[in-house]
Amino acid sequence: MTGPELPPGSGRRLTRAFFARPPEVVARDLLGRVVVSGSGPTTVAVRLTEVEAYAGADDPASHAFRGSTARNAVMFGPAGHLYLYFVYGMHWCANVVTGPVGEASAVLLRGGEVLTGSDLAALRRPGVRRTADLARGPAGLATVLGWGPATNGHDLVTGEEQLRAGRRVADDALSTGPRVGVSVAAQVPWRFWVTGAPGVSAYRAAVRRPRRTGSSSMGD
DNA sequence: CCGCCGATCCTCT
DNA sequence: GAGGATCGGCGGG
Repeated sequence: MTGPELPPGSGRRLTRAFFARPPEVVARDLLGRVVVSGSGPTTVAVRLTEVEAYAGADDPASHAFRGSTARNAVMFGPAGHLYLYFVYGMHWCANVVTGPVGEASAVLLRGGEVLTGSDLAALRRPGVRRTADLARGPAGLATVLGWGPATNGHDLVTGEEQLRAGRRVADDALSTGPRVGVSVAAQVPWRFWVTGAPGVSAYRAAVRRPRRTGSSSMGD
């Protein structure tokens, strides 16, 4: 009768102060925490197992590196808000804004383990066979949660979408390494993941492949 | 398991 | 006009 509920032990909601710290500190501390979207029968809860930190103006790999634009405006606002961006013409990915207002640092939510609402999660991810893969990768995680353009700017501290305390991961249970898919500052080890956990994606270095030559002026 | 590759369109230069 | 904080299918070892 009742829909899915919050998993036992999901704990208190994380506070503004939690997010208002440096991105690499927040990132590491987010592992094992629980993202919740929806309510009642539409509840989906995911335990975070992979995240990535991005600094603001000092980080060439950050979307905020070249200053404020229409797309990244949320990054320059208060910590604890969601920054959703559209990439490769088809995927939405979710960040949590960190640090003080104006710094524009953030943490990309890269993967997790579905704790609640796996039926709905599977509906949102047709074609995914293994339950452990439902929230694997930043686009998959956002999709499972039902997040998209309408979610951009949402406040995790006061809104319906939430981040709950869950259980912090011990130092000896996590790994760190270079960030996935970035073509600059790739050596910065700001990717954090729970070693061997579901939802952790394989490392992929950024690759620039030659684009098909335009066929506009030549006969087809 | 691993690596290559296309899809697809928004964003900023 | 180029390139992107990706994904999943396919083919080879």
